[in-house]
Amino acid sequence: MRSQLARKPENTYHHGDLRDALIKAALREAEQGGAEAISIKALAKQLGVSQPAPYRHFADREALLAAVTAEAFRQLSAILREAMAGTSKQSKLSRLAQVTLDFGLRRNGIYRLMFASRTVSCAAKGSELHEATRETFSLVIEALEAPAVGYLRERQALKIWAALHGVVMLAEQGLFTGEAAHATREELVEDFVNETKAALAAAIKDARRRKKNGA
Amino acid sequence: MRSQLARKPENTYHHGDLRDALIKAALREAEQGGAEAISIKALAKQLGVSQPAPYRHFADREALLAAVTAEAFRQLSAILREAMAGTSKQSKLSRLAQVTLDFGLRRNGIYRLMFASRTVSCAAKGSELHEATRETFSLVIEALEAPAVGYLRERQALKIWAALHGVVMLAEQGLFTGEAAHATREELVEDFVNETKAALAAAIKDARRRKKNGA
DNA sequence: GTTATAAGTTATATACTATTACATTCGCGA
DNA sequence: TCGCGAATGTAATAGTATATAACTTATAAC
Repeated sequence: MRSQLARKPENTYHHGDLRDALIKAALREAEQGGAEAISIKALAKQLGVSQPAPYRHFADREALLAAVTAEAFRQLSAILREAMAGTSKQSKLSRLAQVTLDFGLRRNGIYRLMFASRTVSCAAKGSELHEATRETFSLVIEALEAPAVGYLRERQALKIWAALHGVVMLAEQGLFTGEAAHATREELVEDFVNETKAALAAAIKDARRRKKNGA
Repeated sequence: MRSQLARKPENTYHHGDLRDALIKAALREAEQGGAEAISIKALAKQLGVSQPAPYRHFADREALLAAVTAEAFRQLSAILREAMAGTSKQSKLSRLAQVTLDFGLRRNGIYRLMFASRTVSCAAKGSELHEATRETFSLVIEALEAPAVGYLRERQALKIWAALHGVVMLAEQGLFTGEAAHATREELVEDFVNETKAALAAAIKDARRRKKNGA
């Protein structure tokens, strides 16, 4: 098993770990240009193998994109986990939100691959990609640091997750740099975080009170 | 000026209104498959002209996409304006939110063209596309039905707009059909609408009180 | 009417996806 | 350790897309 980004050594027939090298190289390509920037031909050339070689590892371009997207979700999960791990003055949710925003803007091409392409919605239940997305979402629920009361957590997790992605989209679109944008992305994200905490606390309190009265 | 979707009549040399026909046909193609489904060659064939003919009207594929996206924004603006026009039990903001969600899901390919591609962020200030996006956003501000107090409206408009797009993204990704999704898209959107109304009212009240005290 | 220009045509260069048939290497069991 | 099958790579090629160049036809301005 050789280094994953390396070209095939000259005078050899086998690359060593072409599948992984393709995914890593494709991720690098997509960083700026998104899915469109991923070209099987170009990747093969980069890695020093023939053009059809990648097809030994991926049925077609879509399959490569799915694998790349799954890897991107795993990377995001790892980053989120790390950000949420240590202790900090900020809440876990706040840290998750900031990291997500940063990821969405700095690695926007990859971000679009993950949230704005049809790749994910086409992923079969149980597929590598599907599992990777569920894993990431479970971290959002974890970040709420709230007990499981019905599905209140899931609902608030969906809401903050949606809000975050919306901010990334509009930021990328340039709506925050215009003359009418007297609110920063970070301010909006913090607004959403605080509203989420308040809504969750209120909902849980309410649910418990109702349960008590019903008993 | 002929019908915009028609093929070129046989035995004629000029199409009549190829530019507009290209945009309309491209919109139809993008409805399902997004930008990837737009092929200049295929469009030319559909409209009965030669493959290079479209290049008389658009410098390259990107230019066509920009024009198509601008048209999509104008269509969304028209739909929003209509929805907000009449009287209804529901607030303007609520109607805008529902229409946006519906548009984002039913015409998802076009929606991705508008909000999830790099086309918009590459649009120059003052370009047709840039103006079309600003026009749409101004409708969001209008939907708040609130007086202009500083930039409070703009901030809340950005927030609800972001939240709406996030819901569309996650819905398209299948996060609402999973087992953990015991909240519907519509419920979440209504949540966001209500939070926006409350936040805006509170912010305006607060701003006026502070101004009064300061005077 | 003549003529400049807009708008279309054919032919062609280049790039990417994907398949088929063939070649090389690796690893495992006899 | 030899041999053989599976895995992995190559060469050749078909098909489709973007885009440009050189040429043709219609339109409209004068």
